[in-house]
Amino acid sequence: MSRSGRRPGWPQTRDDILLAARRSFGARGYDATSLRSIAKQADVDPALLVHYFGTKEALFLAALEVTMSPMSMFDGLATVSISEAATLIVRRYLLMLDQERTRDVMLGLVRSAVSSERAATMLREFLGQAMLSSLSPLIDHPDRQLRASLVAAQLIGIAMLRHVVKADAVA
Amino acid sequence: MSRSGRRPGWPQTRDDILLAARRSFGARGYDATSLRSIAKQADVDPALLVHYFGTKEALFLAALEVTMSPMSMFDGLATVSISEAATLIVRRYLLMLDQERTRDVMLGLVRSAVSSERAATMLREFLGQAMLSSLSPLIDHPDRQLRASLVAAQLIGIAMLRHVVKADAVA
DNA sequence: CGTAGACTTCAACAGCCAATGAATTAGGAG
DNA sequence: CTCCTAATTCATTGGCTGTTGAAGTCTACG
Repeated sequence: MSRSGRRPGWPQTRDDILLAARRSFGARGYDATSLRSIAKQADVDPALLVHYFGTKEALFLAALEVTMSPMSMFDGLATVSISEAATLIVRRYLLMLDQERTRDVMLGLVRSAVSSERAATMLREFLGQAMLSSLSPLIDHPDRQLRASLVAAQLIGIAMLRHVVKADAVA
Repeated sequence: MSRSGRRPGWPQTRDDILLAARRSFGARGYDATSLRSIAKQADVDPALLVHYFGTKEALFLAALEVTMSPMSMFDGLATVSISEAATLIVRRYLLMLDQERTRDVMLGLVRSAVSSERAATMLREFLGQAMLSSLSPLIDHPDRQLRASLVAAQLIGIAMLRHVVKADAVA
């Protein structure tokens, strides 16, 4: 009674779905993105999405799967001076916003956070664990947590201005 | 032949609707807010909202009616030094975020901008006209427009962190 | 082959949505 | 008191949503 039948495989359709999902969630956020629109973009039946991922929220989590390794933005900062660290962070951040994949993930997180408590929590954890804990130790000041928060605010604000409000000064 | 019949009046229900709308849009954004939920919050039939305002978008515009006089945030800054102006702006901004009415307007704008091109345009115009044009002249630097944008980014980021991501450091 | 199981689609459900248009209530002008 | 009209509600429409379950197609194994 050994197993027969077709082998699992990893159909490309699955990746197409994930790509379309990441783009849509990044462009319009969780609520404004429908399973049907993702399916159409991936040229696939809507039911296939739930067959693979079970639920819209699970697809969202899978699409934004934070393999974006946020920590990498803050690697090797402990050894350099505070001002060098600052320019490094900004440079890496802007680089991230220029790569489609990571940009979509970031924008999907930010866009969805405003209307979904779930996404807000994800973003909060991303900021909390990744940024504050690895950034605030660098700051030599009693208000370091507040100051790290302000840095985070600045970065988020930049993303908002650049890609949501679409302001002109993008240099 | 003067007109007869009941006079137009300005029923309080209309204000109740506007209040509920402003709160809902501010709390959840345009897309995530339904006419039905606003109506329930105002203890009124949903059809009444469209009777008064015609359409959901019109109600949105009426609720966030930018009588918020954004310019007032930047009054009388030309006469003071740059650093004094900075602290004044931040102080006024935080004050605004503490008053329910203006906070709801601001958050409604920001929350809705992420999923509605219409709201994004409103926010863009608010920022462009109010902030950049009255702020950048104050800055004595060739990159003044860029720097003013960064100030705007900082302020928006603060609003996001405080009320969307709900970070702890709020002082 | 033949068939099991992965892959994919079809049709349908129940629920919410914005919006429409007719019906009902009620208050002020004549 | 009688109407005219504004204020408010009710019932319905057409459309979109996420999700379900059954059916169909394909392929690799036995």
